[in-house]
Amino acid sequence: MPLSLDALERRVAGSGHRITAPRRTLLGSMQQLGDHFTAEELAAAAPSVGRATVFRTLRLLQEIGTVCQVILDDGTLEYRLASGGHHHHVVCSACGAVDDFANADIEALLGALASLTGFTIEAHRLELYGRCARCTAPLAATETTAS
Amino acid sequence: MPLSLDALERRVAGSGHRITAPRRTLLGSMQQLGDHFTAEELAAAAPSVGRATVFRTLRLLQEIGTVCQVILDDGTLEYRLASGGHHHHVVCSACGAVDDFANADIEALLGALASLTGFTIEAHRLELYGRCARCTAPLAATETTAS
DNA sequence: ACCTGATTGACACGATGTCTCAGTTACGCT
DNA sequence: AGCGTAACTGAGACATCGTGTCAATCAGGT
Repeated sequence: MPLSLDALERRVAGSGHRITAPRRTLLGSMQQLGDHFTAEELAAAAPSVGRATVFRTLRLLQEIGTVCQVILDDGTLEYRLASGGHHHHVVCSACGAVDDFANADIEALLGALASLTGFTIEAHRLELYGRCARCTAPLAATETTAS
Repeated sequence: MPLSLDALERRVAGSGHRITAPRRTLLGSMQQLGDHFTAEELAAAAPSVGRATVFRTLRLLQEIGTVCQVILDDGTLEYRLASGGHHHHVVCSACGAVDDFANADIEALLGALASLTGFTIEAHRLELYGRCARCTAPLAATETTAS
C-alpha cells in the first residue's frame, strides 16, 4: 500500500476538487481492491455509490493522474492506482498481476521513431503481456501448476 | 491499395474458411474505406450485410491476420487492413492518418525489459500518437509546438 | 450559518459488440 | 451435376461499458 488514503484525498483536494463521501468511499475501495480492478469491481465494492459516480470519479482520477488505465491482452480495461508519472504496464497472462515500469530507453526510441515515420510524437501507449517471474518458474519446472 | 481483393479472398480461403458473398462484400468495402475505419463505418458501407456478420468477419480477419486493430488516443477502436506481420501504429491526432511501422529496436528493447521486470514477454501493444509530417508543418509556422 | 457552484444518484440513453436460432449456402464428395 | 453437411448468415434480443440529464444535496469559502 504505497499511498495512504490521506495522500490520495490530498491529491484530489489539491487539484481543486472537493472531497466528498462518495469519493472517499471509492478511494478506500480502490485500495482494498488492491493492485488493479475493473470499473465493475469498483462499483460492486462500493455499492453505496452510484454507477455514474464511479465512472465520473474514475475519469476525474485519471485526469489528475491518480489512476491509470491498463489495457489487457483481450482489450478489456482495468484501472490501477498510479504511483505517478509516466509509465507502462506489464501484465501477467497467468495470474493477472500488473507491474509498472518506466524506461528512458523507450523515450529515446520514440525520438528515433519520430524521424523514421515523419511524425511528431506527442503520446504513446505501451502495454506488455507475458508471464511474471512467479508464473514462469513453475511452468518451467512442472507444467501442472497453473490455470 | 497494396492488396487486391483476390489476394484477400485467397487469404480467407487459405485459412480454411469459406468465401461467401457477405465476406466478399465486406472485403471490398474495407478497401474502399481506405486506410482505417470503424466497425460502424464498415457496417454502413455494406448495408446488405448484417451487423453481426460485420463483427464476426472482423474478428475472423483479425484471427487470420488480415485485419488489425488500432487503438486511438481516446481509446476507441478502428480497424485496418494489415500489410501482414507484426507492426505498430502511428496515429495523427490532427488528420487521423494511420501509419504502420515495425522496428527491430523495439523488439530488442522488449528483451531488455524482460530481464528488468522479471516477466517473460509474450506479446505487446504499442501505439504512438502525434502529428504526421503534413500536419506538423503548418503548425510549426504559426505556433511553436511544445510538451 | 449562508451561498453557490460542484457533486450526486437514479435512470434513460448510446455505443459497441455478442448470442441465439432458424434458415441458407459453400464446397468436398460421389 | 447433385447431395449432404457443417459453415455461415440475418434479425433482433441481449450484454457490457460508459455517458447525459436533472432535480436534490453538499462542501467549503465567506
